[in-house]
Formats: sequence, structure tokens, C-alpha cells
Amino acid sequence: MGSSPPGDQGGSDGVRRTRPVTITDIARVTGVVPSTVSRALNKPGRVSAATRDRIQAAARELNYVPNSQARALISGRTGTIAVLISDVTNPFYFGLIRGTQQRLKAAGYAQLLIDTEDSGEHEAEMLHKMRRSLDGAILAASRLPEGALTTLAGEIPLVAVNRNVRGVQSVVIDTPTGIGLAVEHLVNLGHRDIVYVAGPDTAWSNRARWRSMCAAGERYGQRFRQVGPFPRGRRSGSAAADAVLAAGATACVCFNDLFAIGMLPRLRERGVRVPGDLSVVGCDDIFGADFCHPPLTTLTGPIEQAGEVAVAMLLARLDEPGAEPDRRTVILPATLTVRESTGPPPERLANG
Amino acid sequence: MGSSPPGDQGGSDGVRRTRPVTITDIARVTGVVPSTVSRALNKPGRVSAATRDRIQAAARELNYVPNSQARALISGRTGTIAVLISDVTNPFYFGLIRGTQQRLKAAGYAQLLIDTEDSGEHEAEMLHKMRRSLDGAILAASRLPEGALTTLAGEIPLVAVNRNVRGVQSVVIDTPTGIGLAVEHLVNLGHRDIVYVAGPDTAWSNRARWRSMCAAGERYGQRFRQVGPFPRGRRSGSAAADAVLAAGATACVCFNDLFAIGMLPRLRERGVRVPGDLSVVGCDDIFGADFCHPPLTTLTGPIEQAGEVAVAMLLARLDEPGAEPDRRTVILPATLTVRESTGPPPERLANG
DNA sequence: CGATCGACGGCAATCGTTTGCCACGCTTTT
DNA sequence: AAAAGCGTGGCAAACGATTGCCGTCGATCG
Repeated sequence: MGSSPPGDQGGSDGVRRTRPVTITDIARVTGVVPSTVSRALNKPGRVSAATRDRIQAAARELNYVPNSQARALISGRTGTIAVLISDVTNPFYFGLIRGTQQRLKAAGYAQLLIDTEDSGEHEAEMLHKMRRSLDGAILAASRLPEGALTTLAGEIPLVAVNRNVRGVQSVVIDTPTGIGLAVEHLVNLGHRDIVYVAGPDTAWSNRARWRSMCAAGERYGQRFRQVGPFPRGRRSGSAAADAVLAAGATACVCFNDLFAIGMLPRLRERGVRVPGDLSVVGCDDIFGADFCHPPLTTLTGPIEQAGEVAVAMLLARLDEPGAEPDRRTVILPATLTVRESTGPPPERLANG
Repeated sequence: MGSSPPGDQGGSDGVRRTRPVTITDIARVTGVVPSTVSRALNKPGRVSAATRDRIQAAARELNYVPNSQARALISGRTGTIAVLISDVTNPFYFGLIRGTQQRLKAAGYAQLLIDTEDSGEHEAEMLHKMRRSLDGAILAASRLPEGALTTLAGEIPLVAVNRNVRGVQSVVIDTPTGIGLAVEHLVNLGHRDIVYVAGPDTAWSNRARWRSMCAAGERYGQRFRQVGPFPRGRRSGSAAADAVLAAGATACVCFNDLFAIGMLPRLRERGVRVPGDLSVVGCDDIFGADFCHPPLTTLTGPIEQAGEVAVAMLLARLDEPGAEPDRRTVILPATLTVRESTGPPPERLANG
């Protein structure tokens, strides 16, 4: 173990909770006053080398851990950052959480993970209630209306991910441009009739992706249609598949990989070959997109990096409260990863 | 929004942080003393109906949110439960987190997610440092030695998941028995030469699964071999696949689905058909096990329920601190889910 | 040799909330 | 009519750490 064999003075029984060591205990042992202990531990230059060493030794000896509640009461800083996601079970957040976790831990912060269950009200309520216990929050996929978001940003330092709103710092992965790439890819393959499989219309990224798809359509002189919106989650895949087939398209671009992956079994069930009869493009390149059947052509973004950047932005603001929050939005590029779910449309196959 | 339009007194500028409302503010407004406010809000029977209503109205009016730090300082209870997992990017934890999250939120607790990065030292250190900020912790896949775990359980209420250790409450999914089922399934298909693909030997469940596999072997008069151990993560799949092929087995049981899924592309690359040439069994039935190619035969456990039960056990203990911690271990059954990665061994195919 | 300064450590207030105790006034009991 | 009881609200002490201020001491400077 080495680092910290905890709890020496517990004694006989493991169950009885031992009263934690406070600076007062250390003060008593070393014969100084609590404030001196505080200084010896936090601003070592403020006390003489001798007492400092004596106190630090005692602190180590007694296995002292500062009470962050008490500290927070004065300083107002809790050392906790919340990360709000709309659904823990969406693998999209894996990378993000990993990125935030890593950076937060490195900076000595704790990460409070909150599942908002896709509800804006829930989100606002949680954030408002916990604002005293938080130094800041990272909003991944916020469902909040702009106004509420701006207001909240006045209460507590905020960084939004994949959501662009005036007055709130944010980092977005440029999937809209990526969508353009995907459409180009499909058009080059010969597709003309492409539909967008829409996600919940509360999702900012859904609207952004659809807009981008329309724009891409105009570039190629096409008016793309949309099916849905469908509720989040893989289960929507069946309905989405049926809708796409009903629309008679030769290709579809999905709001996210979860939809795309969910469509595949239903398509197989109905005897539709992918990509032979229908090309499918996903979005986000989540865990599973590379090993589903067929592996998914999708938009890959540096999601872990997005988490890291979001934390970095937030912490930078916390560390110098004087500086005005730079309202700059960091945009990270998304690339098209072509796998095996896209190919020429059936007509061209018949012709060729 | 309805529920809580926050921050009224902020005024002109959204950036300036508004000083939060305290009970003292409410006291001043309503003409009582802070302690009365506290009572009006927490033990409504203790004050007269008139003042209670007046105070509660004022609290609502001012949008009061209690400072949990200050409250924790006295009561010692922080309303936060930590959930420790060894790797956020392992989909195995999805269900667990979802289960804990759900139950914790319902009980008004916040969930602090901690990634221990598979390190026991890290785990102990985090837990020890944060013990003052936590009401309890749920250890999913603890890497701690028994002794440290028992000691820690004396410092802070603990519930372990998938780890059975004396003196610590726990809920385990009975994958060992499930392994027996898997072996039976393979033996019935005609397999005799089955290897176990081992995970990190720091993982308690890895050892439990291997023991169970040995026991199953004895029942069928076989001595199964083991390959590995391999480091956690899907990337180990290639090496695992090579090792299994080198061992010349006709079937393998993997420590977890991540290994199994990771093996598949490598096997395909080497021209090994699954299940034609090699049957593969996974464990845990994670996200992706049903849509990889071929879909995985694996052990399915009620992991979300495990999370719920773990929280329930923990909260039950917190609510009645008098009651001795019942050291009972809850065991949840795992079942074998047969998909398409298992079939008869190649010899038998040749004979048939 | 007396004035000035810096180093060091103690004192006490502070953060926001909870809670044991007391006081006051009214009702009920003997 | 005096005593006991109860309902209600105030007072003040906690909880643990931080921090501005002050006093003391020894060293340095003019």
C-alpha cells in the first residue's frame, strides 16, 4: 500500500467510526494554536521552518485530511465540478467523461456526474440547487433554452459542450461541417435521395445537423427530407428503419450512431442489405460503431479532447476570477470515417 | 421554466456573481432570528403556523437554497455518495451507474463518480481523502486487498459490488455459477478443449471466474487451461486471440465481453471463423455484445439492479445508524445468453 | 544606544446552519 | 389562586478551517 494506511487510532473495532482528526488536534499535539497549523500547512513560508516541520510531521502522523466542507464555507470553493449529461447509458459520453475526469483529477477537482434524463427542467433544477456545492459545471448536451442558460451562467461558471449560445463559453465538435462531408461522400457514390433521421428536437445538435444537411442539399441542388424525430436511444432504430424505407430513400444520415446501430437489425430482418440496398451514415463514432455489422460509416470527433478543453476553459476562469470570461467558442473538427455501411445506391449497381 | 427562475436580485449584469441568499437574509426580512428560520424550514411542527408560512413564503420568494457545506459541517452528512469504478470507458459500468444514479437521485443524494484507473492505491487514496465529503461509497470492482478494504469500511460506510470480502456488505452477480452454465453449454456442443482468457489478476471477479471454470472442468473430467492475464480493455483482444489460437483450443471463455469483442476482428483477420472454427463466450453482456459480429454468447446479469440494490443497502445503513451493518451478501443470478458466437467444434463438423 | 523593521505566532471573527437551553406568556390543572 | 404544562421564539454555542490584525522578540540601521 505504501501511500496511506488509514486510521491508526481506531483500535479494537472496525465498525465504530473514528472521529476525524482536525487542525485543533494537531495544534494540541504540537503545542500551537489552530491558526498556526492552518498556516503551516497552506502557506509554509508564513511560519518558521522548525514549527512548520513539526506540524507537518504531526499532520502526517495523525493522518490528517482537511475538511473540505469547512474550507468551502469560508473560501466558497468546493473543489467540485459537475458534469451534466443527458443519459449515462449513451456511449457517446464515454470519451467526454474520460476527458473531463482526467483533467479534473489532475487539477485536484472532484467530478460530480449528473444525469439530467434529457429534461431541461431537471437540468435547471439540479444546477440551481447544487450551485453552492459546485465551483462550476460542464454542460454536455444541454436541453436548456438560451435564456435559462444565460441566466444560469450568471450564477455559476459554465462551459457548454456541443451547444453554442451567446454569453456562454463553449466547445463544440464541428459535426455540422462533418455532415457536409458525409453528404458529399454519399453524393459521390451516386445517391440523390438521402433522408435525415432526426433525434429529439430538444437537442441543439440535432437542429444544427439538420440545418447543415439542408445546406449541403442546396449545394447539390437537392431537397433532402427528414424522418422522425425519434426519441433518444437505440430502441428507436426499428421505427427509424421503417420510416426510412417508407420514404424510399437510398441513403440516410442519422442523428447519431445509436440510431444507426439500432436500425441495422431491423433492416436485416426486413431483408434490406446495407449498403447494397441502403447506405447508412451515423454520427459521433461511439463505442460499437466500428464492430457492428456492417461497421458504420460515421463522423468521428475528438470527444475526449472536447472534455479536456472544456475543463481547461473552466479552470482557467476559476483561477483568475478577475479576467472577464472569454466568450470564445472552441471548435474542434470532425472527420468522416468511411467504413462499410455506405456504398453505391442500388440503381447504379443495376446499371453497372 | 416554471420551477425555478433563478437569481432575481442580480440586476443588470449577468456576469457578476450574486451573493447567495442565507437564512439570515430570510430572518431579516421576516423579522425573526435565524434559528427560527432554520426550524420553520426543517421541522415545521416546531414553530407556529403563522410564522412558518410567512418564513416559507419568504424563502420561496428569495429563492433560498440551503448551503450544504454549512449543513454538513454540523450534521456530518453531505448528501453525497461516491461510486468508484475502475474505468469509465468500460460499458460494463453503464448499467451499474444508471442503477445507482436512479436510486440516489430518488433519495436526494448526489452521485460522485470516481474513476480509479484500475489502481488499488489510487482507490484507497481517493476514498481516504474524500471520506469527510462523503456519506458512503459504492465500490464497483475494487482492487483493494482485503485488509485495506476492511479498514476502510471502518472509516466510511461501504458497499462492494462484485467483490466478496468479510465484514463488508456486498452485492455480487453470480457469474461464477454462470461460467458453469457456459462450460456446460460448450461441452454439450462437443467441446473438450476450452481455455479461459484471463483478465487482470488484480480483479477479484477474474479469480472467481477462473476458479469456477476449473471447478466446472473437474465435473466434466477436464483440466482447462488459461491464457493471459491480459490488461483490461478491448485492445487486449488481438493478443488474446493469438494466444487462444496458439493454445489450439476449440472454444474459449473470456473474462469479459470487451476481450471477446476485441478478439473478433483479429480472428476474422486470421481467417478463423466464429463459431465454425472457434467458439467464443463473453461475460457481462455489455452494450455491443448483441450487435457485434457474430453476436456474442455471454453471461447476462442484472447489473442495473445490482446498482440499485447496492444503493438501497447503503442508504438503509445510513438511515438507521444504530442498527449493526448486516454483513449479508446479496447474490444476484446470472444467466447464459446464447447468441451466435458458439457452435459445435470443427472436428464434429467434419465428422457430421 | 534608541528607533525601525521583519519574522513569527496568538487572538478572535467569520462562513451558514443546526440545536440545546432558556424565557416568556398562555392554558390547564389541582 | 398558585402550580404545572405547553407552545413559541430567542440566545448562543457549536462544526472546522481561514485570515486580518496585533503583540512580541530579535536583528539591523542610523
